[in-house]
Amino acid sequence: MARDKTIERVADKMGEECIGVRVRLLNRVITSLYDDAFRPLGITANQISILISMVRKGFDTPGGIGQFLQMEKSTLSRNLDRMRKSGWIEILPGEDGRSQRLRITPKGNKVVEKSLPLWRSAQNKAKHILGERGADSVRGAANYVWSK
Amino acid sequence: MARDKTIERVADKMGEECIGVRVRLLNRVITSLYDDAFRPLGITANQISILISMVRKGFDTPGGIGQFLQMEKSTLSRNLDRMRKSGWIEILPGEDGRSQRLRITPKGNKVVEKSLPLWRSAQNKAKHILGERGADSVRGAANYVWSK
DNA sequence: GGCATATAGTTGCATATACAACTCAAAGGA
DNA sequence: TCCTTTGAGTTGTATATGCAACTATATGCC
Repeated sequence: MARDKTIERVADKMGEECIGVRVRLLNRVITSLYDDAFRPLGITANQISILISMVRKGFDTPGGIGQFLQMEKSTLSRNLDRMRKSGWIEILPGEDGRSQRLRITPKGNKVVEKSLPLWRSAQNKAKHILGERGADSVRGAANYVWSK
Repeated sequence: MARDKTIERVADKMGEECIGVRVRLLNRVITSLYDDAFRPLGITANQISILISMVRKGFDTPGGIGQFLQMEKSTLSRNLDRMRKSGWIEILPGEDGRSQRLRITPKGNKVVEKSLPLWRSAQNKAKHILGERGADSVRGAANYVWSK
């Protein structure tokens, strides 16, 4: 009887198929493109995403943003706090004593506007790395999540 | 003349197309499935990925793993250190005075073997969330990166 | 040999992420 | 009214991530 190769079989199975390792790989590779692009503005890709979702979807509470971006409330809480410190947003008292109302500042507006050409550059690099098909695939998968 | 709507146009453009925000969304949603699944074993999805790549690809240096997983050397350095502290791997002196040689411990072997059924469960959930097409898309995009 | 450069990994710092446990406020029920 | 539950956000702790600057070793050139 040959020696135990359980570990190799397990590793092959998981290595060949695992979706998780692949989304993390894509996250590292792709996010760094956008972070690099936005660095001259002193803002991160993630923070731009939050501003964009506020403008585009009209979210003015952490709850709305968190649900849309599927971001855990404590994660978002700290992200928003950093954005407030950077001056992109204001955090005001909300309708009741628990909630908050978020508002983009003029400075936040300006950084979004300035980000567009940098975004285009990163977006083109992302398409180049993924191929048009790969890029469509990622959009398709994400839109599938959002459609639920 | 209507008021300035530059910000809305920018937000629409980026919000509708941006690949970066979508890979981060997928990363949050999908990675949490695997982390949840592996939690009873006291190991993270990321750490399992590193063990798997060591077994499957035969990597025994940080450099090899980092190149394959496209992980920055300092990120990997700390990940490996946590894995060493958890007892999954040993970090031994390498061929020359700079490099290291990594070795999976028996405990590391065991955790990989035990992870398979938990992985299957998470993998099924991921397929369910993404749909078969979305799952194939993610694999396709990642494999495209690896093929370069 | 000696100096410049390249390679491998570490450390300081900062952002991003999430679970668990917490505070505080609102809502609902008996 | 009081008490429990729910809702919104914060805080403690830990992992994951990467840039910049660093140490230490190896290599190449002269």
